Amino acid sequence: MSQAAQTQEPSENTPIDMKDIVALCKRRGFIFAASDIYGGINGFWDYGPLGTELKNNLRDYWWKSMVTTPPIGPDGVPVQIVGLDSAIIQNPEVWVASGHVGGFSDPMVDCRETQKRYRADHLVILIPSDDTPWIATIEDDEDFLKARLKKVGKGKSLSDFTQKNLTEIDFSDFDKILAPDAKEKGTLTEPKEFNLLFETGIGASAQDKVTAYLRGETAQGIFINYKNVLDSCRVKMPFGIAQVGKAFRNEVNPRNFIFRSREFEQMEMEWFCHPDDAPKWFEFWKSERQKFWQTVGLNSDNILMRDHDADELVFYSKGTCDIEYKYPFTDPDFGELEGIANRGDYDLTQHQEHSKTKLEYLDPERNNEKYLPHVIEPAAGLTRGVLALLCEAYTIDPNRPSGAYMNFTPAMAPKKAAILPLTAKEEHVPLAQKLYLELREEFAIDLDIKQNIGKRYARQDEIGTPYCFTIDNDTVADGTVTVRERNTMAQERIAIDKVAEYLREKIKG
RNA sequence: GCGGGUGUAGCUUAAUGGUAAAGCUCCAGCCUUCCAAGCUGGUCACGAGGGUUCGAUUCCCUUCACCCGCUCCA
Repeated sequence: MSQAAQTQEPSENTPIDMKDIVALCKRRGFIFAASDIYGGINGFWDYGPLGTELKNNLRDYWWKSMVTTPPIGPDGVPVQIVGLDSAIIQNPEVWVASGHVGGFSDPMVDCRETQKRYRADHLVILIPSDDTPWIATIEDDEDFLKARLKKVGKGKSLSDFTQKNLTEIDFSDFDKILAPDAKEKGTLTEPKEFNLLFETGIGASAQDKVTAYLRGETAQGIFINYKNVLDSCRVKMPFGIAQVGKAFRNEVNPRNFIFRSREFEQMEMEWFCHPDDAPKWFEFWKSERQKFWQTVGLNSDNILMRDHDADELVFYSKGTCDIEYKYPFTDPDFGELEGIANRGDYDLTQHQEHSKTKLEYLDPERNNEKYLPHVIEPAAGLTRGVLALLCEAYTIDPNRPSGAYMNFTPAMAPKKAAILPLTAKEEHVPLAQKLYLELREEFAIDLDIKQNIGKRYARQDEIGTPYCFTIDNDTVADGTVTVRERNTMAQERIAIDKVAEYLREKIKG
């Protein structure tokens, strides 16, 4: 253990305040509130110069690990995955088939007294024949209703009431309704529709506009191109299609910085395989995806592989595992980072029916068996990944002037190195400029000349630059530079012509 | 979406019914041979809109944004 760590324990048990991370992100140019100078807009964020670099690094590594050099499969052969970039706006029918439009835009009502919210179609209303309050309950099984009546029914029995769903009741009668758990009647608000998809109109003239939707996930773009890819790219079962891109959801309540925002970025891969093999591939991808997040720098203690319980599964899912991360705002609990789902043939079935296009696969390696492939979907949030990287990297250290530093892995760090002449004098600057011009061909690096060296180290600490190369009098004399390592603040000297090789090795990890 | 809280510069804080002060940061210059030193100068704020008033950052209303709790997250 280092001396510094003995005198003042850096961060291990200090609770990290999300506010400090948000402040650093703004101060150093990682993430800004969207439309900041207009007062902001809820649920949207702009990525600044460094945030963009960080996001691109994570995205590129994902693309590399999926498409460029995908993993070796269980049989020892590299798996086959191709890339895709589908349109954000598709035929609206796509979202009807996927279930995003129609079934999920249920009206909701709020109770002003208890502040609870209910789906309007989930509330059962018992209407008495006299002018006593109408009784609302959240379940319609008989025992539950009887128990509810025992409490508030004033001795009446179930047969004294007419039973209706809230959706069948006119809003003008809402003032007679006693909401669940409420003491006063008439506390329910007017039902409001929640459609999580952003609507837009196609067509320049207002009259002729056709309603379309911004995609709520990138996955559907893959499913609807499954046949195109199959017919054009010489892929065969099993194979995957990967896509990175923006998705949009009208979240009811954007919260927690970029964790839940209305515009976000996803990295999704749909793995198509024979139904019999789906469970095997589900386990394979669970393990691969876990490794991915560890490689980009997340501590395994902060990652949780959480299999969904049977009652938590969406009806079509044959198994779902969330990869969760311990964000500061969920700590000690975890929040979703990626979901890996065995979706069966649900999506292809839906699109086959709605589009009336056959999507079955004729498998020559299985005696020309015809089947709808099953799908394993590792769907990660790119912007959530960025948030996890930021949270993981944020390290409080009272021993250094910045008070905290960003402990990114060299591969993820927005800047790989900074070239710092010790002084702004003539003897140091030209050497620094020369090194900078050489290194920038290969690495994202900074050249910083102004101000004293301590301030410049502090700035690089805060943006998470792993290495600083300092040019001093010895550089002039013997051609060596100081390497200053971010986490330990330790220094060593290496030859100036070995700097590129040094960096290359460190980034490779 | 509901309830509560907050809103003066990038940050931390002042003052005031007569349009705002300071420290740090930041920028420029000087100085500086290794961790936010020093000197000089400079940029930058009353979240937005409306009302009351001769005059509003201050009082009132609305709105926006952020934080906390609930809800939601297909």
